[in-house]
Amino acid sequence: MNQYNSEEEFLKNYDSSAFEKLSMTADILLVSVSDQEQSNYRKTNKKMMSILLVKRHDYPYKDKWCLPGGFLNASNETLEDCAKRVLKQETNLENIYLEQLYTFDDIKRDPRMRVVSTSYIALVDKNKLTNLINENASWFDVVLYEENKNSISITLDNGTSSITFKVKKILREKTTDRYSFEVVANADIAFDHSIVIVSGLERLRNKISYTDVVFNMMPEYFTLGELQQVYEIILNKKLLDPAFRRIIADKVEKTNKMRTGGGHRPSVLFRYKRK
Amino acid sequence: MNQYNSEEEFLKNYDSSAFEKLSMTADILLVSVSDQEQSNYRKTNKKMMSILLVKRHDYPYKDKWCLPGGFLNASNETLEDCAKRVLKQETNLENIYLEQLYTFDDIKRDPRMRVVSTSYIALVDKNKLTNLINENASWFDVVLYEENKNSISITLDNGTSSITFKVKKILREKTTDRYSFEVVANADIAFDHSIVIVSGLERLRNKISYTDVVFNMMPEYFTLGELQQVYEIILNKKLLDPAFRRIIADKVEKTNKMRTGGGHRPSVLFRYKRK
DNA sequence: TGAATAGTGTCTGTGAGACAATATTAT
DNA sequence: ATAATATTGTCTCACAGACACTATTCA
Repeated sequence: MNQYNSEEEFLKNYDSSAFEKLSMTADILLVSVSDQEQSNYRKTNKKMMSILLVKRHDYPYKDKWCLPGGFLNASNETLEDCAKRVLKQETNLENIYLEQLYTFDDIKRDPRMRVVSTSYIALVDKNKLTNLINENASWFDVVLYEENKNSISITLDNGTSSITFKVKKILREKTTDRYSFEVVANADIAFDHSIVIVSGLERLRNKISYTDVVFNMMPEYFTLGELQQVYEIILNKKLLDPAFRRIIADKVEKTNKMRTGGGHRPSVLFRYKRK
Repeated sequence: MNQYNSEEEFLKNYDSSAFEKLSMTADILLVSVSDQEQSNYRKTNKKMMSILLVKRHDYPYKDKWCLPGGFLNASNETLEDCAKRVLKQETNLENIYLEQLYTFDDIKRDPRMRVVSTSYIALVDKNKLTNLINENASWFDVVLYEENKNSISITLDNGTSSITFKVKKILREKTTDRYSFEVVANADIAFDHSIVIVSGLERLRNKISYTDVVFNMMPEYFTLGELQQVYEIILNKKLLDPAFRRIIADKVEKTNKMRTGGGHRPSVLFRYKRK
């Protein structure tokens, strides 16, 4: 058993070097929704989902794109602290929505050494962004295409370069619908970050229906049309106006502000209503 | 930038000691459903949810109960491998349902040193259990009581001792319904494992409605009454028979076997049907 | 005026909740 | 016969899907 008589005594004599240690990182999938200007003055701006990627300038994966992330400062930082620090550093953003996604730990996911990565998803209203971003970082518009129920192809575009990768859903259990992703084609994303991106977007798509996370990507005042567009982009499908309005009716409150100037009927500005 | 000309060259010269390292563990919430014998021969056995706990015989948290878990072998093991190894070691079980739950990483969660723990939930049909279990391990029946929407009290009983602890849901964001748990009262559970238990049971309760995970806790043949009981225990509420049967109708298939001998109408044995 | 979006009314079908009724056994 | 559970029928109500209709603006 144990030769010590109290926890204190035990701790004083504890030798932590007995266990093999490893490094951890926090990686962040920062998601936002951006406007695409329209030529026709009457048309509303199309919205696109976009994520932040950083170009690597060092080995490993030199010149590939990866999610913003950084090593955990093990002595005085939680993984969430670490994610916040990285986010602040790359985007100058603070106080944004951050949620733990999944811990990725393939033994060879980092060729340097064993690194376990806990990924976070962060949501932000793009209007809150200043220009103060790491020069190696860049927003990529996301186009998600489901070839079939199990095969997803994602194209990322930052205006300069376009990246496409493809993953497959793999059933992992006989007895249930638990699955994981497998990369089928990927030339430009570093590490296992293509999987992180797909998992994160899928998680977001699920959560949007039973939580209020969307409002983290909205400005304070928005029209129901804008809100609906954000839902449509994340769910990757059209919604019917009346049905949508019924569903979100008790999550928003009408204000006396209006959005005018669109060459068509003005729309009422709403605001998120907590329950 | 970088003085190397290829990834290979870089890796050969890489010094991994530049980063602070830490230890990781995998902890497992093993959940099952057990029968409680009834005195009246006509009555069906009541079912209870139960989880496996291990009594600690060393510091820290000497004599407290904790989830089965173990340190990650960083050089050649994934966290899931580690969870499987621990499970095999404690229960002699293999090939059971295992799913990553959450990564807990409070800086002081382990008083010895910084230890980040990734928790897994495992589901098993209790009939598959042999007696080959670590002598310090014990099954505890779970009684979950929701005082109100944000306050949950859990009582665990293994026939010999009874443990109760209480946690509160804490809203973490203004803008959304993201929350975490905070321990209000706990005298007998080691580490942050009380939080792991609550999170795990909550996750199970959510997943049971939109996945087929239940069938991992069922034997091959079961009656719809038994299946319904398992749902009721996990959801912690009564369900209406006809509604339940409608919902699971396309997940199960009738067999020509019957369960008889209960002093009442026999019931048809069903089997899980994959789609 | 007409192109474009904003916003509402309403019909229909599906499916959950509720309760009642019938079926079948071991003692 | 009776207690107990198994199984099915059916009514109602809420709500999502679908489509049509009205409202309002600005070049």
